[in-house]
Amino acid sequence: MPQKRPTLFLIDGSNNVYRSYFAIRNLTNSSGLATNAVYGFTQTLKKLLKDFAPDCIAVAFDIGRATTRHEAFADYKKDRRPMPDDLAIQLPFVNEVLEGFGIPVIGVEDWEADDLLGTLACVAHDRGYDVVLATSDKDFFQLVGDGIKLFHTGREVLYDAKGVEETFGLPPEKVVDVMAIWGDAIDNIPGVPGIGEKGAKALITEYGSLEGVYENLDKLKPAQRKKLEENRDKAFLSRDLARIKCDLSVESIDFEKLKRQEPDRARLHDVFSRLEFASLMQEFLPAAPPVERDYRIAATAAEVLDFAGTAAEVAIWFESATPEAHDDLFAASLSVKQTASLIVPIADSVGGTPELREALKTLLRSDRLFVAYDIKLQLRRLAANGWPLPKRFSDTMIMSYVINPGLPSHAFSNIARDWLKVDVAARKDAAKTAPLFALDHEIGATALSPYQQYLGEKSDVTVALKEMLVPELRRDPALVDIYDRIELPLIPVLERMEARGIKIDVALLHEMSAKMALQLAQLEKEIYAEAGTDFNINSPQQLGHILFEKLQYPVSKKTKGTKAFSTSVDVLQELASHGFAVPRLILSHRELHKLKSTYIDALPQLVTRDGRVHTSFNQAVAATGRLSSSDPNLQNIPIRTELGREIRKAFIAEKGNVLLAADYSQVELRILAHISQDADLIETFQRGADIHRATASKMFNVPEDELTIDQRRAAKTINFGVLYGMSAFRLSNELNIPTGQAKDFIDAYFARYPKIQEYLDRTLEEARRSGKVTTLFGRVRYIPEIHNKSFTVRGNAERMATNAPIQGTAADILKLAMIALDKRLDEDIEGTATMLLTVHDEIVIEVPETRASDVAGIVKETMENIFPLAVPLKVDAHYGRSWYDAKE
DNA sequence: TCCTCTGTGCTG
DNA sequence: TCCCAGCACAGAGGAC
Repeated sequence: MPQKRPTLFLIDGSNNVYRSYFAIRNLTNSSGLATNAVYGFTQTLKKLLKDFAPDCIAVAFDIGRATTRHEAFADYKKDRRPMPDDLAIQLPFVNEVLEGFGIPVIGVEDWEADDLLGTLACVAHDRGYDVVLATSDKDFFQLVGDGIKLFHTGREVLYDAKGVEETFGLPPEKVVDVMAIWGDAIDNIPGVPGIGEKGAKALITEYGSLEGVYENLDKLKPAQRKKLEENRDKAFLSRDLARIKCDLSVESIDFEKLKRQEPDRARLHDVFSRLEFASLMQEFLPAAPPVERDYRIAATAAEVLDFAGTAAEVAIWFESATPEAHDDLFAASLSVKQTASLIVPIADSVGGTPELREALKTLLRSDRLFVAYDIKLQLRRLAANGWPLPKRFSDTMIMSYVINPGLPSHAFSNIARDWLKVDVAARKDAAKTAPLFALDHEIGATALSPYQQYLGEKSDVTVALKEMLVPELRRDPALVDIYDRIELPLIPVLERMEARGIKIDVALLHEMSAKMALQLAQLEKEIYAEAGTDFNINSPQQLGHILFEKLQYPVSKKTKGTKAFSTSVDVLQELASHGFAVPRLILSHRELHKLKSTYIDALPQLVTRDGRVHTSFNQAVAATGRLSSSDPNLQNIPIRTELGREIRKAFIAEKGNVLLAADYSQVELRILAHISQDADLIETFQRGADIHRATASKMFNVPEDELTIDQRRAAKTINFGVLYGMSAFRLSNELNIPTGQAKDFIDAYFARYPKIQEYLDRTLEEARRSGKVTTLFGRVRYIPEIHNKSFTVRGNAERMATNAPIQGTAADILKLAMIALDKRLDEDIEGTATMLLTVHDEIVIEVPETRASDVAGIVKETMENIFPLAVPLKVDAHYGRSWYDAKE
């Protein structure tokens, strides 16, 4: 088998620094230092290393002033403008980044970097390397050939000789001949004045070379011939200037020294922190040195209490026998300093004793600060077992979330890897190799069982995380506030809501299910009859085949990913409107099946012995600061169609109680009014008017009481659209109007609400400058893609940037209201009214019927006054025996 | 059998 | 080029 040739990447330093400088605007750190070029350069570097994993890599820069070319042609580069100050100041940082990555910088006194790159490429190729030049300079096309490629760092395209021919129009060996005539303004290569790219390429294509052109002057048109004749010397000199030298002496270069090295993470972290590149700092956290871990198993109560000693902070982890259940405590692990944990058996089956359990309870009752990853889960397990709950606690999952909510996951293993560069054992892997109930067999053994390792890490790594995250959190005082005053106090509130659960009328759901089963069976029969065959209606693939291949309906849309036939609602509706029966029946089937499978049949299975379902509220998922709900998700129970809404009749209160639902009216638009300080928007909310009506009146110059339904509907769509950064295209679709008219509507909107436009501009500016946006309370969201060169990706980032402060502020306000409400219900209603659910702008409370009216008043009052804005916050509160009935 | 991806659709 | 933030179901296909 032939051995693979090693790859060498040669980066054109100046070219890439300049390109980054011009590609990214408005990027500075907080002291005003421009950081655009070094940021772009770093991103390019990272991408090269990741995508190509070269064996060897080097960067070439110019050093010195006089060059062989200066001697050859006095004008060479004389007009080149000096490097801008705010670029020059970034060069030392570029060097630091390169040093951090362990990438050597090559420069030879008095050599053009171009010639150096050319020579290195040729020599390396001769010595057996596959070479890739990383540059966006088209001059380098001339070097491309067998074993030498060009990676265009602007276009992110890899060119071989064939690629050059396709994009340049001529093969690599003709590039210098073209440049001889065309010239290059940037490098001050004169070329033949009056003949440009098109003419030069046509001439060389026709006559093969510069010599060929001059041998055939008589065949050219007089004007062109004259230009060529008068500039013969210039043309040949230009070709010499354009030709990159490959034959300089490079004895001093040792290719072995260009081998790719491990990055110096600490070094990179340091330079990125000075540049304030938050996401890169995160990515290049210094690696922790490998350590010996001391994970012991406690046999006596004294051991437990001695281990905790007088430590003010103890990291804890309580393990259940099954991860989903909470009431079967199995073992615990404790840690007070990194690398050491104590594993304490709890269940009798693993050697737990009343004495050991009592020691743990004594510890929990103390005034220490208890640190955990996901303390809500810990509280839930302790409460479910009737154990004491810690009075003071802290949570590393929540810290990680507050510091950077946009991470794809804040799972324990992920934040351990991200922040500590540690790979922790997963529960399922640990349990696989050592049976859960074999813990006691390991006592006294020298080697740790995988399960012990797993348990020990849970508290040990939590200590390490806390030591890493607390200083990180303190870098931004606003984040400390978000953590201390919003997220942390919310934890026990959410824990009680989860533990309490909401009562489900299982019999009602069974009844609905049976009815729907009949309807679905009937629909299926009709669909098969109309289609002429049986097939799986729930399979988009099979349905697409039936509709668009068998029945030959017109295809209007393909799916995004796999370009299959789309069978989405709008496609089916369009077909149904043409009178086709199958799509009409499928639509009914879809709706029924969705409701039945996702809600009506799923919910009863999740009801526990108490007749209630207990969702999990996840506090570290949504990048904007919102909560999410899962197992089951109670934040997407249908409401928009009557049939779907019926499902809410199954969410009921205990006998003698009612459900009270209180929701913020148009909270996001009110926040927009506050943040933008738009006088008209503020005025509308202050006088309590219909916001969509008021908007329509302004947009269309029609009195509020003379508006058509369509005008109000258009205004409503735009009001919501502006929160999401809606395009004219989308608006035209939504309202079924031409794009031009949609554009006019949007223009009219911003003309009437100029401060909203200002808010959007200001927020984007902030995102571009600092890479992040913040809510009214200072919660951050990083927008790393704001400088992405893809229109789609950047557009998405821009919409996130403008939406996140609004949606996030609403989340902050709701969380504050929940904390305050929990306290007031406890104090004023003696805890007989309990919060059950929250759905982004709504809070659902279960309350004795006799107190419903009082509580409605308290809830409204608390929510409306939680934080003063420039406009009033308005809350609608209604109650009834079911969630369905808790409406006006 | 389990896991992941894709398409679809429910909520604010 | 196509609207922010989530979660779950069902089908399909590959890994084990």
